[in-house]
Amino acid sequence: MTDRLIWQRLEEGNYRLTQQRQAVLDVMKENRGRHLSAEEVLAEARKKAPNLGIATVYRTLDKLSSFEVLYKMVFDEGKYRYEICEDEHHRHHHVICLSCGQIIEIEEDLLSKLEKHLEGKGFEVVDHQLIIYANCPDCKKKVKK
Amino acid sequence: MTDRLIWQRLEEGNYRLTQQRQAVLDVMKENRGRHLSAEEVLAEARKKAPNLGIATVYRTLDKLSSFEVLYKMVFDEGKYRYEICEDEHHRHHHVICLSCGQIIEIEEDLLSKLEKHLEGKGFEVVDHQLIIYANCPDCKKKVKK
DNA sequence: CCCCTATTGATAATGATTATCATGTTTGAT
DNA sequence: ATCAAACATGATAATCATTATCAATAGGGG
Ligand SMILES: [Mn+2]
Ligand SMILES: [Mn+2]
Ligand SMILES: [Zn+2]
Ligand SMILES: [Zn+2]
Repeated sequence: MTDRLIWQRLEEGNYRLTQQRQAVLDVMKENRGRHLSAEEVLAEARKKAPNLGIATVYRTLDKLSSFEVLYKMVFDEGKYRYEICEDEHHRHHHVICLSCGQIIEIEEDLLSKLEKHLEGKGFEVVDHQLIIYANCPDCKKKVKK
Repeated sequence: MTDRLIWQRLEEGNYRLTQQRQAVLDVMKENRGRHLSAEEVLAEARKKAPNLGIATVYRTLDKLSSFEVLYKMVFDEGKYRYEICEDEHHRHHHVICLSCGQIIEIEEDLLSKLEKHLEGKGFEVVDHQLIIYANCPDCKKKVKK
């Protein structure tokens, strides 16, 4: 997601970029493609804004998600994770390795057929989330040995 | 999932069916296709076993999930939900209505192509979870008015 | 510089889940 | 049947992520 587009969305939302919010946003931009928890964001952002509190991190992550600058997602560990949006795309998909916990992304969108089917039945599809549980190639090899 | 198969799995796991566990399992069987939280299960199961404690409910739901008698799943409300497994199938898919919160199931499996692709790349696919966020036909009509 | 409002950080509160522990129940050997 | 060991239970405390509260602060427009 380009800085220009981010800026536009914050503008529309009347959202002032304070030092703290800037720090959080910068951390997210420096971690494109990663999926950070609030605590992880706090740890990184404190390098830029040492007194930053966890409450501000939560507030900022939620607000940025509501502006669709971030995705807020949940795997199955009982906590939320956040990632900076990339434009154009629908939410992309995640493969989680059951051995090493690594999260790998896939861009293929084979869901349009399914979504068309639902729209034919009167649904209005807004978004989707697909998680595939797998053993990644490395872990698959290790297990085989 | 047939009683016979459930029985077989508990057997394999050396899992004795106490009154409390039976109560929990019965609630799950009486609610095929629904997605219950631990508290919801507790409320129902207490009709059968009045002194049942929440700890036993959690213990039982987790154990039954580990035997693949139940699915343990997470949407994005910060809590787990459980549903009795149906055989044959891979995990099925869920549509959540963003207006009324209703959960609708879909059986179509259009993910095999994607999973084949991943297996070609060396992954071993174990399971997947697909959630589609939508407005259901009823809510779509209401919003339009 | 001053007022007003938005923002912040510390901390308390909440809600779901898990851990602990004393008590009760079942099992299987005698 | 008796008894010890293993298992299971319910109450309750502990934990963890998240949200709410609130007094102190910052900063922009006059
Ligand atoms: Mn991602
Ligand atoms: Mn289901
Ligand atoms: Zn791996
Ligand atoms: Zn609806």
